[in-house]
Amino acid sequence: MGRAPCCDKDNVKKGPWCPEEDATLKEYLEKHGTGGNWIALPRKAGLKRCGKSCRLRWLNYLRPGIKRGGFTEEDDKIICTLHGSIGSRWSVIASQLPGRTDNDIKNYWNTKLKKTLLPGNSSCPKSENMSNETTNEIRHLNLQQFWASIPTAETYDSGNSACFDTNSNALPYSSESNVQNYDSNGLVPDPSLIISRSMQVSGFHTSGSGSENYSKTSSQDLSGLSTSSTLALENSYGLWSGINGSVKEDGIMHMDFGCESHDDEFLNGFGFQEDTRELAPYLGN
DNA sequence: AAGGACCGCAACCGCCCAGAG
DNA sequence: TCTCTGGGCGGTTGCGGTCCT
Repeated sequence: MGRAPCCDKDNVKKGPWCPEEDATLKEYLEKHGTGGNWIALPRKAGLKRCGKSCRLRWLNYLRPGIKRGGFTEEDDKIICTLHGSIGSRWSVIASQLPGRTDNDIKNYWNTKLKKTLLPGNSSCPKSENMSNETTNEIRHLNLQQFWASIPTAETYDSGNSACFDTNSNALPYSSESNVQNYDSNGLVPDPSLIISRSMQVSGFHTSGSGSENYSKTSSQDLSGLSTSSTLALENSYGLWSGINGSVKEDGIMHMDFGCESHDDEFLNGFGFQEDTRELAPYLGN
C-alpha cells in the first residue's frame, strides 16, 4: 500500500504561480505564519495549491532576503569547493550562501558550474582574483554550522547532538552582514526562539582546546566547544576524501581541496583554527 | 524571417526521516 | 514498537526565452 498523497491532486492547481496567488500566499504567511502545517495552509489561505508547492514557492521565491541570479566568482568557488567535498547536499551548501536557495544553487550547478568542471575545463574559479574582503568573508563561514549540518551517523556525541538543530537556518553566521533572522520557513521567528536556538548551539559543548580562536558573537558563543566538534571533524574526514590536509606549526589545518589554484588564504577559510592534533592519525602525522 | 537547438529556471515528484500518537 | 503524517531534500521535468543556422 502506497502512502496517501499529501493533497487531493485532482483539485489542486499545478504549474506556474500567478501574481495573485503569490500575493495571497505572501499575505497569509506574513499575517499568520505557517501555523506549523504546510499541508493545511493552502486551504486556510484560500489557495488551490498543494501544501508542498506553497512551501517551495515561499522558500524559493517569495521569502524575504532571497538573492536571485548574479552569482559571483566567489560564490562559484564556494559552491565548487563544497560540492567537491560533500557532493550534492544543496541545502548544506545553500546554508553557506546567505540569501541563496538550495534550488537556485542546484540549478546553477546543473546549468553552469557542472559544465566548467568537465574534463578539460578548469575546475574551481581562480582564487587569485578574489578580493581580501571576499577572502575574509569565506574565512568567516560558520564551520560549526557547516560540519554540524552534515549528518554522519556516528559523528555526534549522542549526549549532545540532539540539541543541535541541523536544519535551522536560524543558526547564526559569524559575519554580521550575513545574519538572517529567518527560521527554516523563512519567517521571522520569535526573538526568544533565536535566543533559544543560540543557546542550543552553545550547548553543543565540547572540550577541545584552542576554541578561543573562534570569533564570538552574541549569538555564537562557542566557548564550550568540546570533543564533539572534534569527533565531527574526525568522522567527517571520510566525507572529505580527496582532500589532503596537513597541520603546520601555527596549529592551523591547511587543506588541499583539489582545486586548481591553491590559495592558502582561501583554503584557510575552511581551515580549522583549532587544535587539530587529534586528527593526526588521519593525516599521517 | 523561420524553425530547430539549446539553455535557464520554476516547479513537481517521490523518497527519506523524524516526530506524534 | 509500530504506523501514520508532514517536512525536507535531491533529482527530474517541462516550458519559455534566446541563440544559431
